[in-house]
Amino acid sequence: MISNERVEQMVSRLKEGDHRITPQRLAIFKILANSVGHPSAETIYGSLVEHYPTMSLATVYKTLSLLKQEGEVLELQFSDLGNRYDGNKPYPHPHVICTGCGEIVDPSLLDLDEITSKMMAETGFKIVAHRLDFYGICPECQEKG
Amino acid sequence: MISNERVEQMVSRLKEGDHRITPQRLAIFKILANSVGHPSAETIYGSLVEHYPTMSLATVYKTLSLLKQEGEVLELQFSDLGNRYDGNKPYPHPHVICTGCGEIVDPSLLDLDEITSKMMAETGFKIVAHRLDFYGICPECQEKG
DNA sequence: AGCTAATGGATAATTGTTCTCCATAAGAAC
DNA sequence: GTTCTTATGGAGAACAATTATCCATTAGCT
Repeated sequence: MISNERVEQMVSRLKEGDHRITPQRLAIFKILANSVGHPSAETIYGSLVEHYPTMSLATVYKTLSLLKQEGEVLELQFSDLGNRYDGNKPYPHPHVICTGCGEIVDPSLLDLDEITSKMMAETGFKIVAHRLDFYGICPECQEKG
Repeated sequence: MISNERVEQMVSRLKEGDHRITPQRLAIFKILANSVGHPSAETIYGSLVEHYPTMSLATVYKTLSLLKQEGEVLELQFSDLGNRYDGNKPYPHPHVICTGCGEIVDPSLLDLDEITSKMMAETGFKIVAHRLDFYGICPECQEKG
């Protein structure tokens, strides 16, 4: 179940950009590539610190920033939940977010190319990305009341 | 050009909820109802403080929080730009955001009801809201290079 | 006009993220 | 393998946006 393809992709992308591959970065890549959820920086740090006792939150943030810059991770900004990161599909795609527990799931993809073109024609913007989030209550939270 | 309808709507909504109408709140309502952009809390505070020298940022935040709770303002969260508020259309609608200057414009509405239904069927979530943002460069920033 | 609970304002606290600084280690060159 | 150079990691400070605290004041009912 280990998605080495994504890890390899991240490694080669960093090398192309003349960045070094360190054990810390590699560990972060693996977590990003294999998490089905959308971890926060804190979550990533938390699952690393037991194996890398000297791991620092700053390192996690620095690495995430680097990956974002290289287009290898998608950052989902939330001013309340804290930002979340998707290393599996580092391109725009819809998310469904539970306002109860904060869970974020990936539904099937959706093609917004046509709508994007319309938006560009209407506004004159040169649109390069988008974000589509649906907010609701997940099945588990519905049961809990 | 003063949109008193929105202000009246906010006033009556607050009264229904047993909240008091104060001069400070009314001033914030007016700004929200008449701004074409999507002001931040800081921006609202800035345009109020000259007329209400004792106005406090905390009051702005408290009022925004109240309006949000009553469904009379739409909060757009950005962890980098800071949150922005839309008091004209307090329901989900698309936004086009310039990554250069931070400008946010409202394009024409878009009906996502059908897509929302599909998402609910696929994920089991009870979806109540959504957010659709397009990111790009506005015409002005394109010219500036 | 008087009463009472909600509100406003000043400031502290909190949270998530970024910066600073220097010792250390990655990776190229030999 | 060894050396060298420079990017990196780690600890903590700094920062910015937002929220909480506390009490005097005021809105709005009576």
